[in-house]
Amino acid sequence: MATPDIPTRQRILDAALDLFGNRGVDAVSLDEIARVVGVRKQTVLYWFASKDDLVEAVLSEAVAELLIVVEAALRAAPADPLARIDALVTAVFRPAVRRPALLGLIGEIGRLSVSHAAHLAALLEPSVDRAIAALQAEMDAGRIRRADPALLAALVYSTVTGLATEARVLGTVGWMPSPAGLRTLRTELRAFVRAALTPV
Amino acid sequence: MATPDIPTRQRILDAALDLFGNRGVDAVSLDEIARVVGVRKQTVLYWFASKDDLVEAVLSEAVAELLIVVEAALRAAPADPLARIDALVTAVFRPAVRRPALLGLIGEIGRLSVSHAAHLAALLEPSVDRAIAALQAEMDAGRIRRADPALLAALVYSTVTGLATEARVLGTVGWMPSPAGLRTLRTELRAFVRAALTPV
DNA sequence: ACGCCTCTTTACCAACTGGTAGACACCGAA
DNA sequence: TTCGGTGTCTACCAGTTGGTAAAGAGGCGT
Repeated sequence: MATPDIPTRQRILDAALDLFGNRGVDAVSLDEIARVVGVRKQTVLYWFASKDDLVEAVLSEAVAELLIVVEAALRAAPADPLARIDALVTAVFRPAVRRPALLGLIGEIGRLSVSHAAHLAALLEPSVDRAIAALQAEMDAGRIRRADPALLAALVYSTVTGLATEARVLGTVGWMPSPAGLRTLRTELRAFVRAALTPV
Repeated sequence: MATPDIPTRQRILDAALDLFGNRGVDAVSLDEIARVVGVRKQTVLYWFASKDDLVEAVLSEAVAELLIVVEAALRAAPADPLARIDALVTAVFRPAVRRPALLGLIGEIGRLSVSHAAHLAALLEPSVDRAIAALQAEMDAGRIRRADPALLAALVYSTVTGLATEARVLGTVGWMPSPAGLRTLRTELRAFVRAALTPV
């Protein structure tokens, strides 16, 4: 019926990603997901043996989706580290606006069960490690401000995702994200991160 | 029995703040709060007519507690804007580490019901407005980097609280927050924000 | 025609949710 | 001694939760 030709399993994943990311895993019931998909709860439980299984699958998909975008942007970006950061911020910004649930879900890591948090951390680890190594190399070359590279990565990450969350909140309270407003938001975010990383 | 002499109402507020902030409002039941306090659920409902009432009271207390710390730190800080930002970051950092639920709760604003979110926003608004005005004044004086003051405030805010959340997550995954590690974390955070605000 | 496999359904269930009604114990004032 | 208020309790309740059991429904090869 709704969204034909897309297999049920994928439709469940999509709906769950949006609902989990926007309202939190705990606040969304299997019944609600099923209703959105247009199916019964037991069909959800047929494709995913338990809610935990579904959460894990959704997390994996969200991370994969996000990493694809980021890696592609970085591959196409120039060599200058600050320009690469710009590209990264821009790349993350697009899905953050177009599909806020994506970052919202990853930002929910603190509220997930320990095993889910560990799973998510494991998925993100390789990319994080690569980012830290790159930061270290650029520091050694004097092209970005010298600091603890792991903490610097965490700071950039928390600034970007934190602001994405913030934007969602402002939306809730009634802030209209006009295209122009979003553009200045992105510009400010880039300038902020760039200033924070520029060597003295 | 437990924690004697502190009135029941206050013990409920304290327990609820920790539980709500660490695991989210939805994930915590009145029964669980009551169990932690050492009382029955109906006693909780005697002091707070509904869970909504309790949430609202907890939010008010958390904001008040945080604002007291911040305002005191700012009153004692020197006039130089970057030094004031340093003081603010340090002031927020202490409760973020000692009682992570405090910032966690405020960070949960995006998941709260609209009325709760509005209530929280109203509580924070005066301080936020003052911060924005101060940033604007310092920009005009050329003492910090020129940018949209409201967005700059949001960025500083999301960086600090985002990192606080991040620290909580790292703790969950197994990162031991040693005193030395926390000190370097605070130092890096201050350097990051300072670098992001320093005029070109 | 048959059985088999994949998918979705109906029918339940025990545990838990926030919340109501009312009883019980205690205490200080009249 | 009685009375009224305060605080906590037991007993319930209707609705929702994640999950089980089992019964179709439809297609496909034999």
